[in-house]
Amino acid sequence: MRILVVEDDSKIASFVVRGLKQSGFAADHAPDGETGLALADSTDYDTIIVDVMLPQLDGISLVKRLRAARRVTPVLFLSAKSSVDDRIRGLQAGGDDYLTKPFAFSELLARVHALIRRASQSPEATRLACGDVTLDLVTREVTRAGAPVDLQPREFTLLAFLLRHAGRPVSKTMILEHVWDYSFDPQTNVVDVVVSRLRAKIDPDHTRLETVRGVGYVFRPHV
Amino acid sequence: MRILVVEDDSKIASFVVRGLKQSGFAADHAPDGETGLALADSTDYDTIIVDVMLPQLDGISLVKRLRAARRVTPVLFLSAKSSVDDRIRGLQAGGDDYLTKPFAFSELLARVHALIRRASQSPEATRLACGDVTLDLVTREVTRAGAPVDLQPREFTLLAFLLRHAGRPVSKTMILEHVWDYSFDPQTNVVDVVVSRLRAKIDPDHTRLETVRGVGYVFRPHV
DNA sequence: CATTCCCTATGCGTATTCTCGTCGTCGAAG
DNA sequence: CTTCGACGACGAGAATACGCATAGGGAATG
Repeated sequence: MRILVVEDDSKIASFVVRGLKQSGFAADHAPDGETGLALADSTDYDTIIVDVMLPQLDGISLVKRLRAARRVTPVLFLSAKSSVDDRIRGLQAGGDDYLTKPFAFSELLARVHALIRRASQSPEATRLACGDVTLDLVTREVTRAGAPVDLQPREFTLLAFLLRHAGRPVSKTMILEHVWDYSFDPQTNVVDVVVSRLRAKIDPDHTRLETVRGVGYVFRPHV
Repeated sequence: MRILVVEDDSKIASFVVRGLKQSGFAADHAPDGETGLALADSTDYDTIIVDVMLPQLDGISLVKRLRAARRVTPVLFLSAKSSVDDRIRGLQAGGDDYLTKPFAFSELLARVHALIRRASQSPEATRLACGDVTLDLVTREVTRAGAPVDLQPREFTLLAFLLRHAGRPVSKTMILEHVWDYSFDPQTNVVDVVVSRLRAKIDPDHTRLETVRGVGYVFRPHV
């Protein structure tokens, strides 16, 4: 699950992004409206959190333009003001929920979960599985053939990403972007290295995690 | 045990929330009806305390909509009026109990306990335990391997929070929010410090309270 | 006024992750 | 079928980030 946070106050932004990451989300941050719109337009987020007051392009306009572009990603507005008027303006612009600062993080989290649940029209999957490999996003437990496996954070995130796209090849560029937050290829082979370590732990016989030469990797549904 | 307090008067709200926390509950606060409904809908509370008079969405309507969504969480109404009429309207809307302002906190607490006991149809757990560690929320007694342990208030609250989520990792952000009531301060290491002291007292051999790097901590069910 | 409690700051130790280098493997072309 | 080039695998060491422990001072409490 990937979330975009468009917020100019760096304190709030880092607090929110950090909290989301600790809760198992991938979180991107845009410090102004233009950047936010560009990101929102080019990436498939599961939810976008937008401050109403923003430099360059305010939150309301941002969402209007996003909706004009037929983007239906759920939007949660953040605002310092709590007037009914503002709230209505936000919802009319195409927002799905509204939260007034200051807010408790758990409240933000609850609403994000609610938005995602509503958008996907099904209980949010906390558990990913493919073949005899399972991964629980909440307890962070991973098993292979019923036996628990101990993964490092990067390995965990990578496996989650692969399981989410099980059956379809994912490119290294995609992996770098979603697991490492790199937006361009920095001429590194980290992915290969972590894939290698991951294989040693969850795919010793090399039947699940396949290489797609010149592209990336696939997680195979069949053992 | 988790309780939601929907109350617009910030004085009363903070008074109630603080009291509940000191009594060992986890308490969330919503300042208006909409927020309250959103939270109630997305979180599993053990009891909800709702003021009847609220901005945006009054308490009665809130509970009606909650019940319409098949939520059976026990509801305790708070109200300035004490007329029999109001009381009846509240109970008809799906409330389980009714308390008139001003009220004594001890009375509120007694009713909350009663509601929870009734809902769970078993005496409420006043005692948390995990492995050989036990914690009594009422007497504030803590033991490890049968021997009593002396904890400072912060340590006690933290341990209660961890025990309540035993088996699942809790993020530092969550801990800061629920144990410290911080909304914005990622620039501190208090959590680490108190965890460290707590370990010295209840987990000298480091087998119970585990670190989840980059996230937070887990209390392990097995010693 | 004394005591308890709790936060801040710091340096250290270690888990984790990255870089680098070498070796192996795959696939296309001759 | 062989050869060559490119790409990937993987181990080892270095760099880094993160968490731990401790001390000291300040605030709250009685």
